[in-house]
Amino acid sequence: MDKDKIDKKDHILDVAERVFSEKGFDGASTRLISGEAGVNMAMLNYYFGSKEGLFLAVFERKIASFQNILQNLGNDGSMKAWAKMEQYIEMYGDKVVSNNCFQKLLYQEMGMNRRNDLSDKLRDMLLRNVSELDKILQEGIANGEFKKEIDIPMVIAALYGTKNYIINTPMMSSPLLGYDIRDDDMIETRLKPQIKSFMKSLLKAYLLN
Amino acid sequence: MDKDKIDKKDHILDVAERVFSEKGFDGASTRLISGEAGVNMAMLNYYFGSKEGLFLAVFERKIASFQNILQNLGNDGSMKAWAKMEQYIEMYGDKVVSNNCFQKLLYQEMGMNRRNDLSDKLRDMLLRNVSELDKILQEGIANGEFKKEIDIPMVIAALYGTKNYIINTPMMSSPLLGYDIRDDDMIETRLKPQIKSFMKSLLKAYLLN
DNA sequence: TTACTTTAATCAATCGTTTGATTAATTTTG
DNA sequence: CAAAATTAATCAAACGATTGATTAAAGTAA
Repeated sequence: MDKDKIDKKDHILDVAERVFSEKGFDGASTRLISGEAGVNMAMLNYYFGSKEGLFLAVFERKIASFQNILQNLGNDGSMKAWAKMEQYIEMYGDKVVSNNCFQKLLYQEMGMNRRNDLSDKLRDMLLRNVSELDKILQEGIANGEFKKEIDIPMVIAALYGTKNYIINTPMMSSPLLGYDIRDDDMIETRLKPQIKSFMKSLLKAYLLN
Repeated sequence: MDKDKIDKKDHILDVAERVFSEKGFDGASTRLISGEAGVNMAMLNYYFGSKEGLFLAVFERKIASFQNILQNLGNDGSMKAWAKMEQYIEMYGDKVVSNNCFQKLLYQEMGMNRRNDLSDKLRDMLLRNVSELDKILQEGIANGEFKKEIDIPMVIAALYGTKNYIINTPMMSSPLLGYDIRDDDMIETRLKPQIKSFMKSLLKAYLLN
């Protein structure tokens, strides 16, 4: 069945996403990925052409799902800038912290400054999200809600960076926060609320007049 | 001369530090490292035993230099907590942003959750630095300088995370900030002051009563 | 059958490491 | 002192293992 094929490809992508994020691109061998996925090694090349093709497919599957998430937020004229910020933080906290496996992989790949199509695609995707945030902040300054001397790029870096630090270095953040970040239940019940609450308080204090 | 031997080992470590940070542990082949360092491949094993030994040596050289930097700061009773915070931000901005090559390597390694001695060593080293910051924040709360409801672990994550985000993903932060992060001159003249100024403003707004 | 999947076997390339030989420097010996 | 012996440093070449990729044959379903 066609459905089976898609499910199997998706299963491979799931496994590949995890293994890549754990070991990095170079550290994750095709034998390990195919082994953990329970398929023959040649299937990876059959389905995705090459290891790099598989790597790319992992990203492209996600990129599509990230596309239209942050729309219709910067364009809502009736909403105040700070309300939009809070909504952004909520969405960001929910959507992004859940997909921490992919986020790790994403920023790991961005860290390596490989010069290829993938890097450019990823950068453009992330910059699109960033520009939504930028729009909100500019609007807030323009209408007097936010202080006019705020450093917009740094605010963005703080928001994304704080989350990345916690997600990407659980070995550090777990003892820091006092609970295990690698536990999905802890992420849901403790980390998400804590991140959201903190980011709101932090930015409220810094941004608002 | 003995000095020549030390200099050559140090040269290899310099090159290895850069190549590892650019390509990651798996991506950096011993052939590439030895080639860029201008030494024979066998010298790496001769001096450092193995590739992992070389990797470890890169870290151990730095760990020593990071050891006694943040001392005598949390212990100065005459200084107010906020003044300590400002001093910490100054030192952190100066010392750490300059060594961005090593910082990248450091957090890249922390991200991979390899279970070995190195990971534990690195975590302990970083947690020592963190604890200094923690001490200052607790002191600030205790003497009423800081709000009592501040989230200490998140403040720490924000401080470290913001810097890491900028340093580790120059492909993102450069278009965001509007200048090239990979340019050492730009780091010195623009990035350092901007990070310091922002972190002070941000934390001042969040922490102080 | 025919077309699509899946498999085991195998490929050349590259990996980290080791080797034996050679040179340079240092120490020991007479 | 000079000659001999020992140690340290460096090199090209090759090692076995593993990498990503390919092949041809076997299996499966319509």
